[in-house]
Amino acid sequence: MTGKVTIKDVAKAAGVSEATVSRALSHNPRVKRDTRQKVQNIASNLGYHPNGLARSIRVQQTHTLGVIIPDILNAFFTHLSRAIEDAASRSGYDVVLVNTDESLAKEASALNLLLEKQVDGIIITSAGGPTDYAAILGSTPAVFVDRMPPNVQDTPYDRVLVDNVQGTQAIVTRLIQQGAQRVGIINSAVSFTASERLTGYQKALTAAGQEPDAAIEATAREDNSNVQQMTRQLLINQKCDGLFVGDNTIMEEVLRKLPDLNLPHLQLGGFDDQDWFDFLPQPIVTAKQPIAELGQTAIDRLLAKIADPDLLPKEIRLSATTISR
Amino acid sequence: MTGKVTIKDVAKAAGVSEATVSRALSHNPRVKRDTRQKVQNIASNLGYHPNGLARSIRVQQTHTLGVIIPDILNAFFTHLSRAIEDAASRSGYDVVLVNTDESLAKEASALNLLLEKQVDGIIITSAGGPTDYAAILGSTPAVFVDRMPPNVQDTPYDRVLVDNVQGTQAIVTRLIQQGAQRVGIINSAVSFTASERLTGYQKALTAAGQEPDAAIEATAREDNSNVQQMTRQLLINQKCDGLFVGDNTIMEEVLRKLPDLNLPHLQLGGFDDQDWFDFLPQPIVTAKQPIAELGQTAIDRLLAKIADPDLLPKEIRLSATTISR
DNA sequence: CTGAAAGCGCTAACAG
DNA sequence: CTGTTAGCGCTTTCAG
Repeated sequence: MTGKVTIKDVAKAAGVSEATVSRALSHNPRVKRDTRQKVQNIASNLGYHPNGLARSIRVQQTHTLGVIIPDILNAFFTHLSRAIEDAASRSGYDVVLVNTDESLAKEASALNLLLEKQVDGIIITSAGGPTDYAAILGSTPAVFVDRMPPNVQDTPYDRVLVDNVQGTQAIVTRLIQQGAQRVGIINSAVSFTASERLTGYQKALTAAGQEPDAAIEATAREDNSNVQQMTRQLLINQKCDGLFVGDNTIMEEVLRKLPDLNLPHLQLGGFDDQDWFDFLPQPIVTAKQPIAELGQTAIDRLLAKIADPDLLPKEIRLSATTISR
Repeated sequence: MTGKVTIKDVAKAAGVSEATVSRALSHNPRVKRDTRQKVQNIASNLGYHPNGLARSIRVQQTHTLGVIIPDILNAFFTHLSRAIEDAASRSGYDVVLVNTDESLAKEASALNLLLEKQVDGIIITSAGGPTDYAAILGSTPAVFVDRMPPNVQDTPYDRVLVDNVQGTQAIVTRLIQQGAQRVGIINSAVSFTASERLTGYQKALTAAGQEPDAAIEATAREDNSNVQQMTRQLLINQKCDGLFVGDNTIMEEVLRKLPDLNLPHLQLGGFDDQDWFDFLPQPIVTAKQPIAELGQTAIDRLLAKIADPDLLPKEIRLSATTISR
């Protein structure tokens, strides 16, 4: 904890009461110009930094928001947390970010940590468990972003989500239009987004008069250790000439395998866009998520809920954009 | 702020004193098994979460460390902050991370924020200004990582740095060994690392019997907006057949320009490694920084300093690894 | 315009 | 083994 210069020291040095120091430093108008000046000078000379904990405990709010993210190394979440921070900062809120590594246990302790830090609200990208959020959160406002846990339908929380069905359908449809006859899928292990993306994939096939085929619907392990082998399975054994990839981490593994397979006419598509896809040798079509809007909307809803706890929960869907390279 | 169930509520419901609740919940041995059980049950039934602010203010430490990072979207810093978090978490510390966007003003408010949050210590990747850290930090321990501000030499802070000179020299030497006759440099705008990397570059040239030439030493703008043009300048106008690039963000712009220039025999090298360099069509040699060690070492030093404020400051240099693709 | 005093929620003596 | 009390640093009535 920092050096011990407190409001009391400043008060003593300035020859005024603690109350006056407090007022002077918080730009309270009911204090003489001179007094304010003197107090401010002395405070900065002494290197006084108000103790935010003491303040928060007194005013019963921290002006801090908690953010729970499953994997900060995943570029999508890096950008999402940045978007959330920017949006929060625009509204004058600080942010404490916690990683869960997709682990329910870590998510639970993250939640506890944030609650103990008395954050004014929490933004959660859920690790997907059947956690009883309402029981843990109590009266702390929260909004779910990107992923919705299974039982959250009837809970009092907002959800800010991407339209995974539409986004996936658009991409798979594009692959088919570009000539793919048989499009496989390597989906992610994350239940919420994966099931929506699978639906989008199947709708695209059906709309094109094709029959979904379980033999070319694969699911990656959480650590993606089986992706390269699945890529071969779908593209060689199953003779797919199109492939939809469930997220950017899986895509990286697929790209790692492709050169071995030498398939110049493969139609490749996937969720999540990355700048460096510009440098890839093969064409690729991606669903770029509206990350900035996701962050801003989540913050807007959370702050609204903090301001008015009776606000009714909403589910908001934002659309992904299809990008062809 | 969270629902208002406090230690007092638990005490009342359990028919004991607040002190006993506190003891029971903090596994203090001096409390009867039965009482502890009862208290724990009641606490969890009530959905009690201890108020960490109140606790911290009382015990005069937060068990939280602050981390100041210039750009969380830069992959190097994403990984560095993750490494720091992991190391901190291993020692039971929480982390609050703040972005500065390389702005001195934002760095100043980040520092203030962390100080007001009463963090036990701070890890700083400096935006590079002449900030008087000692004046701001007071007695809060801090360590500098990756970059050292100009005036920190004689201040009481540890520095954990990469050996930029050696790392750069190794790469440029490699480029020359591979046949480059004239190696240019596009350096970053960050003064600390840039000047060290320039030194390494020049040492490599000199060691190879070449004369450094200011005409092929370029510096990128902070937003890299002039990098593509510089790439052309060095590779076409100045006829460089080798190029050293100061960091990964600049490298991305260089890579964006290269296809236009059609230089199949270019010897390309740069600081910072990225996984996706695997997918590049041309060869590239990079300096991979020891990020995990950087984070762990910084945390080790910081915790040591927290434990013993009289610890003498040290400067630690870690080596980068040369990777050829 | 300023001061005195109370109290936010918690833990650490000190008693018992 | 448990209760009483004081106090961490701050803001906010309530008086003046």
